[in-house]
Amino acid sequence: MAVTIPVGFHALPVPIVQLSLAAVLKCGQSFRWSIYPLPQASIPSSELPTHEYRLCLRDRIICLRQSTDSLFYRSMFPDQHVCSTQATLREAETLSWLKDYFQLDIDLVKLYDEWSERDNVFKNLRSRFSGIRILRQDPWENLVSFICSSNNNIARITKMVHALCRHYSPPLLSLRPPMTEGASADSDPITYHPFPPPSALASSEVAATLRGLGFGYRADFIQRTARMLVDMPDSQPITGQQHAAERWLLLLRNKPTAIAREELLKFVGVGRKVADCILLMSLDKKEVVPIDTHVYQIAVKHYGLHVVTKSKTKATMTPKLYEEVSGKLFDIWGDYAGWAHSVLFTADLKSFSAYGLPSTTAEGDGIDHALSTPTMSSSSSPSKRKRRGTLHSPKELAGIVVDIDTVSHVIDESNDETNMADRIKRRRRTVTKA
DNA sequence: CATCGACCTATG
DNA sequence: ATAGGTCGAT
Repeated sequence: MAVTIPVGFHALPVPIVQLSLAAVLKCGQSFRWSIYPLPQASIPSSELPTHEYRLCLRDRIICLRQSTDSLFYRSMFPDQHVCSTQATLREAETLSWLKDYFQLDIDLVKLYDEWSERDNVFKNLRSRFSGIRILRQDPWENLVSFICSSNNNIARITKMVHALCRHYSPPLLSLRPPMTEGASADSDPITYHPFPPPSALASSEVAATLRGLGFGYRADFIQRTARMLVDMPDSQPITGQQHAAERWLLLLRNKPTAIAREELLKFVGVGRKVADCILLMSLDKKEVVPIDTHVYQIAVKHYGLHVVTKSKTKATMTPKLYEEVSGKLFDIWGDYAGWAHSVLFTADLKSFSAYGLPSTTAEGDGIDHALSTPTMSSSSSPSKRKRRGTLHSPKELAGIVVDIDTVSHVIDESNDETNMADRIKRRRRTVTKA
């Protein structure tokens, strides 16, 4: 059958199982994409895009649509009428940005296969939550966005980030939203702003302004972090480059995970969880599994992790507990554990059904609905991972109790140190043996 | 070191 | 009380 390309768009062959825009752009990785519903044909067809997604990226607006097997893209500029060679160059830039941002060289289906083999919990979810991958974001935007994320929800983080851009970076251009079916009066144009550079947020009065914009206590963190970055010796403005401070963050991509994390933790408002999000989402540390209350709940519910705490009410996320939960999930999922984590996290987002995704029926939360009876993985593939601990009886391990009758993923009790290098070595051994 | 209270604000 | 926590003081 004929493939229809929306007017003005280019087509890139990307199966929806490799990338689901509807899931990825709204699951709390980037908070800056705008989403517009498209008019639907009288005969509904799954082949036709249902939404358009837009992002203001420095000098241009990226517009995306998606069908089952194609990604459609176009870019809009303030000066739309330029010579054809210039236009061609711009399209090439946009295309290469897309490949980088969505990391299209990574075969997500292959990863889903590997995770399914390692983990039955994942296996039972994969069909409902396909196409969920980690974006390769800009580190500076990622840093600021996730400083906003503490004690916060996606809806409000999104509002805050948009307010930040509106207030601290000049408008690039205004566009009408995609044509709506009513064809009645066109909607008002929307003004798009790029993400502001560190220098725009570094002065001390910014904190008060951000508070006024509803940032709460995060306002000071953002301003002080921007200040720190601008003041770094290595990030003094270079001629012609206004945002040289951002380069410093980008350099962390070349450093080992532990070093990069150490650097990130120096910024105010950046604790372990936020640092790990940045490592995973913009610094290429694909193995990092950030642990928030949400992911922790998933680990407890579906991976049989129990914690013994003195306070009867709730387990506080101590550094030790964080390490163990994160490490355990890494052991389950392997080198791309951070990517796997995002699938589970997205699957469990309650707000998901509100975005019209074909995920769950009614408002059942994703994972619970898909997995009323958790089944553990290595029961089906015991050779993949070595069991530790005594069978047939619950065992207490450094504050964590794992019931071995129902759980196959056991925390290593051999030492207190659970660094990634050790885990990788250990995994190499077990893999080469098998 | 683990633990605790404070911190902004908007929802259930 | 909780939302994808972090900071500073015991």
